[in-house]
Amino acid sequence: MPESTENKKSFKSTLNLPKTAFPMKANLVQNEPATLKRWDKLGLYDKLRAADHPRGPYVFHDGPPYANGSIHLGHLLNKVLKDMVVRSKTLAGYDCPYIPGWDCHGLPIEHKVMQDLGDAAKDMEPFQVRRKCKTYAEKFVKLQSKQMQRLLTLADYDNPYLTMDPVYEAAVLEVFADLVDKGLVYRALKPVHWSIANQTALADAELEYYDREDTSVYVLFEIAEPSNLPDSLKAPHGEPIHLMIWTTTPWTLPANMAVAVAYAPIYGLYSVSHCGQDKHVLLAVDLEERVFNAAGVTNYELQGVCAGTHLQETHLYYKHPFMDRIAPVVVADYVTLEEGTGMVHTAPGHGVEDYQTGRKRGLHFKQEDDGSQTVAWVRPDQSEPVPYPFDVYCPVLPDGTYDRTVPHWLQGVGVLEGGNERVVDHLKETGNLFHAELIDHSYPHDWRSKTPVIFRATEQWFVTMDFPVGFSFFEGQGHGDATAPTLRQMGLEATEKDIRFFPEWGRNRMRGMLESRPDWCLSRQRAWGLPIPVFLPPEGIEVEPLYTARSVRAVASNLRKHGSDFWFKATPAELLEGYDLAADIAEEQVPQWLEQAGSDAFNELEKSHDIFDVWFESGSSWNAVLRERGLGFPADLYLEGSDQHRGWFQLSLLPALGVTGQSPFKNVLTHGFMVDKDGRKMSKSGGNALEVDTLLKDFGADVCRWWVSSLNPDNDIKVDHEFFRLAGEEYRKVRNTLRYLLSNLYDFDPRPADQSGHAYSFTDDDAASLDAWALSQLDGLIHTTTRAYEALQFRKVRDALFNFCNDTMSATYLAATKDRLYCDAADAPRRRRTQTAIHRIADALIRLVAPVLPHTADEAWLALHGDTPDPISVHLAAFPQPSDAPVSEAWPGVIKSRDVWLKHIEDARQHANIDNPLDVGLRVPDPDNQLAAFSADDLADLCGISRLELSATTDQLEMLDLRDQPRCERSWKRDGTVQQRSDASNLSQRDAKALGLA
RNA sequence: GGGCUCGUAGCUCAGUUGGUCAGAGCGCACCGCUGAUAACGGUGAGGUCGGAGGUUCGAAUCCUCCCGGGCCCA
Repeated sequence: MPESTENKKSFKSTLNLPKTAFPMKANLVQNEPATLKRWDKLGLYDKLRAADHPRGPYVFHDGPPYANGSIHLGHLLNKVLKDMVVRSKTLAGYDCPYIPGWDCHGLPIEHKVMQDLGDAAKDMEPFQVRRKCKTYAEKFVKLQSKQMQRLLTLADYDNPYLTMDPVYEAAVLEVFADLVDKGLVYRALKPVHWSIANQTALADAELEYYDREDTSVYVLFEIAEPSNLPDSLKAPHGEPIHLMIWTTTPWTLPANMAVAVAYAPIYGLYSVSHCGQDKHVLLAVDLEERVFNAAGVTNYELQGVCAGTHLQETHLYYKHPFMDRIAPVVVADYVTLEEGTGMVHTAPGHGVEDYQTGRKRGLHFKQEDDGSQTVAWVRPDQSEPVPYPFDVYCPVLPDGTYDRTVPHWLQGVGVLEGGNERVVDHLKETGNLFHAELIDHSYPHDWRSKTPVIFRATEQWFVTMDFPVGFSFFEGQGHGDATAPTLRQMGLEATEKDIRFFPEWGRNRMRGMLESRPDWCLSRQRAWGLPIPVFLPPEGIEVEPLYTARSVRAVASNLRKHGSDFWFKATPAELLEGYDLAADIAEEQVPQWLEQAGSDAFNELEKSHDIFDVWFESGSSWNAVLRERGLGFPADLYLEGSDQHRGWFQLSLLPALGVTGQSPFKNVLTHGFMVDKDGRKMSKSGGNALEVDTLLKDFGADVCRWWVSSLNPDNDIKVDHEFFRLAGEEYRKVRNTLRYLLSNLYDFDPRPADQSGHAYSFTDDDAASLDAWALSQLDGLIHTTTRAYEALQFRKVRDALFNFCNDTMSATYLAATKDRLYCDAADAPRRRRTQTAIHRIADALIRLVAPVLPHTADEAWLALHGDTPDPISVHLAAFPQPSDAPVSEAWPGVIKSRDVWLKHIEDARQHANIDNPLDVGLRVPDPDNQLAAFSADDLADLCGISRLELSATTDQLEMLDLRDQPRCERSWKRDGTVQQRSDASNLSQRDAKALGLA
């Protein structure tokens, strides 16, 4: 063995080489579950609640994910962001509870349960189906809870909120009661998909689309007052003029209330020869060829044209072909020229768009003196409010037959069983049928009976956007302040003034949605949900149902005790136990008939079969969780994906404003959606979805969390397995920096000297030391990160942490100080000073990184402070304070110069063919003695070279080739003090001293 | 089709009110160290700032249009 190698070995044992039990390899997949167990055993969440919180409460409110399926990447992002908020607020000194919640009711679960039950469901009572749904929801709450905990989120998983809990349900009903009290709830007809076979409303998820053959018809509606037609149409005087509409559902014609036209396109008046008669018909010019070709009309002539909007402006009315009614032509923005005639038959009782046109234009009946009807409407140039409630006409009964409001030849006919034919035949007889043909089209069918469904207007419950809050109509009488702001106005005002949005454009989005949203339909005709606590009058009494604030609160209080299944099992009298009917009568809140019948008539009431829209339940969580549990209201922060501007945010804002006048949140933070690495939407069917479980198994939670912290969550987030691998490498860099810090503290006692420890006291004399510089950098890091945490800018936190570990520590400070840590005598003041700084840095870094890497931080905390540190977990600690150790103002200049020096050394070494930087010295010009305060050894160490000389006489950087100078066998430096020592080895002065040889 | 929004080096992102703003980190290439070693250090290459017009003495930054994504509606 060569001599030099022997020497190496012998001196290696004399060095203070780093040592630590904190492993380089994280082994997160095994170790994170152990950390979870440790936290659990410690009762960490409860300890946090019991701890001191110098800055008081910070109210964060978790939005409830749907209790269905495994968590996906969106949950990972959302929950990790939330956890970083909660942990950083906690370390910043706030009391920040995290109550996780789940949305448990609703169609997806009911749908799945019904599918699993199959035909068995037909014989089951609603509460039996509900029991199955509950079991199903519980299963997924449990599963998701476990998965979310595995992400190292620290929340009150023992006491989550579930929207199906009786207490939660009662609190939702109390919100409803308050809205009733404010006059914001009304009942009206609205078209829904209706299954004739099962006589029930269907949700979109319960529809299946099949092709079906139907008769499509071109129908002529005669203009009532041709003189009102725009002159440009050049309508012949004294002759009947017809609008031509097209529909694939002739059975809906009795409910026709208007014809909708497009705004700008050109309509033409044609004279045609049809069935041996000359006629004048109006339709869109672009569609003339297609329409006349279909009808086999070859002989037609354009007489004049006008724009769609002119037809509305001239207040055109037409005669219904078989109902005793005239109805208007209106403009609607969804009318296209892709098919039909450009004139759209509008039956608000039978179509969603038709319904909206009806609402927007305020279509309603006016009974004329002669018994005929006029469909009146609110013209754009009129300021009349839309009638309330909106009057939808729907002549179709639940069993799919026409009622008695239609002509006798249609009464009792099933709309899909003869309805179409009778209508078509009648049109033909009266000459109003221009053309009929069979078409194949995709048509919705009931998923269970496989029969075609219809749109049918049914009674639904709404929250009004446009009535003054606190103003109500009851039995024709207005009560309260008619000048109070509406819910829409309150929402817009809160959006403008009371809420901060992160990112700021959330405000625009919320504003736009509030401006345009229709009234909120609260009711669903399903089983798995919270019943709408309304009682319908006994059959035959055509009057108001019973729903007052008092009656709703009485039901709420009873459901609070028994759960919402009670609604399905109990009698109305039992449900209304405790209801003060007399008080309501005194305030004239109760329908006349009930006032006369009294409480003895309760059991004649019929319980409503409707349940609440699940959004109403989750939208009441500010009451059911924050106020119910005394957590504080309003919340400081709601944090969800940007889809929730329309969802949870808006639908929490509205009820809270209605009930309390306040927004339920002061700040709203939204994040974007996951897309694949090409920016495309993630989908299971697209095969580009990543499983959370896979990521956890491959990388561990802390790596996933590091990835989250590296994102700009405002925008779409590209995801790829590869990105997590890169995050893993960055994680290792941070971990290794921590490890190296820890490993140089193995012989360091952080207590001060007077407690027999090694801590160094910094004074002004140390201002030019490397350690003072490092501590000043740490102060900067503390400032940057705590402010970024405060502003919820986790990406900024990550950047600062990573640069500090990578650049400030690893490449600069630790590279420069390793020589003294290894080679100085263990107790040398210079080494102890550096260890003091390193200890402070390690401690601070662990605290600062804890919200992002909770497991790794806690692991390092134990490694730094021993097995029983105080506090026992870093998560019970506080963010560090700046040390404000004295530091030379010249340091930034030195660090800048260092780059220049390094570059010079690199170039010169290449030129001189020198491999090892320790074979190099540097002469630095310092004409004004700017650098005199700095130790030349510190400066040399900063460059990783053996020696640095300051020269007042040169003006150029000069690399010194030291290869011919003796090399210290212990430190490998050629620092100019190396000589043969008493043991025959070549050592520098410092190393000789460390070994007691000088 | 409408509302909101995004498009800067291979990747993730910074770029305040238009004028050293063309940057950082990762990755990559090359080199060094071998006493942080499945670690560590140094140097370097890479972009006509989605495209086209326009405003301006001057635009990644303002306006218009177009292309391509995303969320929410229709």
